[in-house]
Amino acid sequence: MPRRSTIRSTTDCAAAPDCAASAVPPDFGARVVQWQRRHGRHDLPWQNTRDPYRIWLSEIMLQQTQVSAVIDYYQRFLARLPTVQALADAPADEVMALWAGLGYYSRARNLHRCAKLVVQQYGGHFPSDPALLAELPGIGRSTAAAIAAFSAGVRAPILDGNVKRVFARCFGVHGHPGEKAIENRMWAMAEAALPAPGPRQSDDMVAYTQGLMDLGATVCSRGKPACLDEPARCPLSDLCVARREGLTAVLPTPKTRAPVPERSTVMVVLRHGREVLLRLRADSGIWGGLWSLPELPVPALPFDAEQAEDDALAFGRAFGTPARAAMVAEMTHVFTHFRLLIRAVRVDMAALALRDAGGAAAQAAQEQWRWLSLDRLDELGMPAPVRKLLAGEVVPQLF
DNA sequence: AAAACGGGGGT
DNA sequence: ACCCCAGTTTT
Repeated sequence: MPRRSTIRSTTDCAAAPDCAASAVPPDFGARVVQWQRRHGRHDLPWQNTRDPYRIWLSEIMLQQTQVSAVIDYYQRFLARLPTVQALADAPADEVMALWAGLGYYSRARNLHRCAKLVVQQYGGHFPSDPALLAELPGIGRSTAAAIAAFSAGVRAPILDGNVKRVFARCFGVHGHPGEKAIENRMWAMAEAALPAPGPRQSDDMVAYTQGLMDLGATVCSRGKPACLDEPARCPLSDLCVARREGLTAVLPTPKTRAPVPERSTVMVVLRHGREVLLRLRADSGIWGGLWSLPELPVPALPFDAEQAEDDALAFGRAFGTPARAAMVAEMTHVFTHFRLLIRAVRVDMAALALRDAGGAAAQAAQEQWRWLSLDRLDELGMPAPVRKLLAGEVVPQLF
């Protein structure tokens, strides 16, 4: 193991937190602090106070909620319940009413619980230790650090979605930040990124914490980071791995979505001349109310083409005299929740059963069945893949 | 319509 | 200690 190497990519060191930290240049915190003082936001209603109650209230409201949506609620809430004591004493109904419209109502319930606890356990004074704050309901590690930093200048790192995005890009972290291993590395980075301790620590922590939030919200945004057009707007642009490597669009790595389950079905294309047999699907469920092809009962796995052809012939006998059956197509249709592998068996009918027989059966089945000419596909509502199949877009030579 | 999000809760 | 969820907005 090399004792100390030159700047290396964080992707080289899979799990080592100290290595993650080594990706952070020593002046990172100072850059953010300076940037925030000149270019960050300074006039939000919860800034320029060290009142832990106001800061806590704003942080809870800001969880998963944009600044613009929070401002009015914050002012109204604060005007009505100006202290943690007032909040603790308020009836739940009033708290909920003040929250109505903000969403995520468990935040409001936790807020109320938390206020009561702060009054009971801490005499109405919020602790400044992030570890203690994080024990209170509705306050996790990141929110605790934000409250401690803003209210008491405590040197503790935040790591919310915005910060994860900034770190992933700046330090070239690949992998979904929701993954435990990735998040651990980011916490290590967050520790290493803090401005140096010192006489100005308290003020620096306020600027730094706000600066990270501002950077993520206004410069290093999800869709179109400012560096694409105006790199000068980002104080980290000369450090940023994603910018250097053109990876801002792929970092942070999105969550790998679970491979959608695959189902399969066998559809029967029962042909008599240019006519094809269709079945009306039930109103509920997939393709509800659409005319589709009849399907064979779920074939046992593994799929057996010969068996399917035999089953299709048997199916055809219910409608007359089938001449031959053949597997003709395989296609995959993608739904939101699963992929459907559609196999099609074509059955050519030599003759149809007497009209009365088929017709009576159809009536009895509430007109679930009908024949349609391949030249009139437009006349009925059909699932897209079925229409494609019948239109000859899947196997033109056969239809 | 699909992704993201900070904390809580369950295992 | 891990995995997953709830509930809502944004892209």
